[in-house]
Amino acid sequence: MEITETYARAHELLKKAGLRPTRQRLGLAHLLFDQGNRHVTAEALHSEAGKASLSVSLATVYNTLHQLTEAGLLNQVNLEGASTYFDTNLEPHGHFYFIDRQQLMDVPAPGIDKSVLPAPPDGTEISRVDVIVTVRDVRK
Amino acid sequence: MEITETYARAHELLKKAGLRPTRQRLGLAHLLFDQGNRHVTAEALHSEAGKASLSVSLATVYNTLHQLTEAGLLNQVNLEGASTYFDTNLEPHGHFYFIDRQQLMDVPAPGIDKSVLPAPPDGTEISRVDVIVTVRDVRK
DNA sequence: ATTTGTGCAAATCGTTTGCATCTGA
DNA sequence: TCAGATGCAAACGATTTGCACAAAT
Repeated sequence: MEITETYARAHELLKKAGLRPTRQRLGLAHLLFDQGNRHVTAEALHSEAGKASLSVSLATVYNTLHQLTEAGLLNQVNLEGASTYFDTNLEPHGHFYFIDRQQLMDVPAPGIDKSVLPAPPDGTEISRVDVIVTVRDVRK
Repeated sequence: MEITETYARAHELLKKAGLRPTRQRLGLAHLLFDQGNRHVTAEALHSEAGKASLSVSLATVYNTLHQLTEAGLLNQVNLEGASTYFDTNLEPHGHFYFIDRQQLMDVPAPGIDKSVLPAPPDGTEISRVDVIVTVRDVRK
């Protein structure tokens, strides 16, 4: 079959990451990268894969998400209580976290970057900066 | 017994929080608030309590930390991989997270407050802002 | 006396791992 | 061929919960 076209982008990204383009990884990369910026949990992606008739185990979803993260194709976002999200947006940015809906939204210009931050102690360097603005529904 | 003096501050804080000054809570509050700003995990506090001959179960440590957090006496800090930290510093501030040592350090004046941040969508309000600067040892 | 807190152990949840089996280059 | 990938189920670690007992008002 000519899945070639549909998965071209996914295939290329996997290649760039040095990961074998297996059926599972192609499918997952397609779900992740062929529909604009996304915030997904492993659970959510796994269930999406199921709906798309892609047979993958949850363990493999976790593996793949981590491999893509390590390859710099995803960002990991850690939240209180909720499970870990993976973000396809690679630009430096922050997040609104809607705690009532457990949903994430990018904050384009969080006004916080290395320039506002004190230098870290000698012998260390900044690895990443996470800005999470937790937001809740206004209670009347 | 005259634990009164030693625990005066802890007692007062618990009262303010509307929590019964039980032996466990007094002891934990004492450990938390009577030695300057601290960053502790539930595990760490539990083991500290043990060393201080305060008999408390881990479950009670968790309960107490959450109650104090709810009362606004502690801030919760969520980190990737590691367990949750509780911070006695109530001023708005960020954190350096030394990932190699799993240690936290306050980032004093990062110029981070609601004023730099975009307003959240209508019907929602900012509940908290977390700035975590992950720092790693420089590898040569 | 009543309410609230505590300890324990079992349960839960997200995530990881071990290992036998498959699959892509 | 055969290193690398996958699936399953069991293991995990942090946290929570249910419930009988104990302590504070």
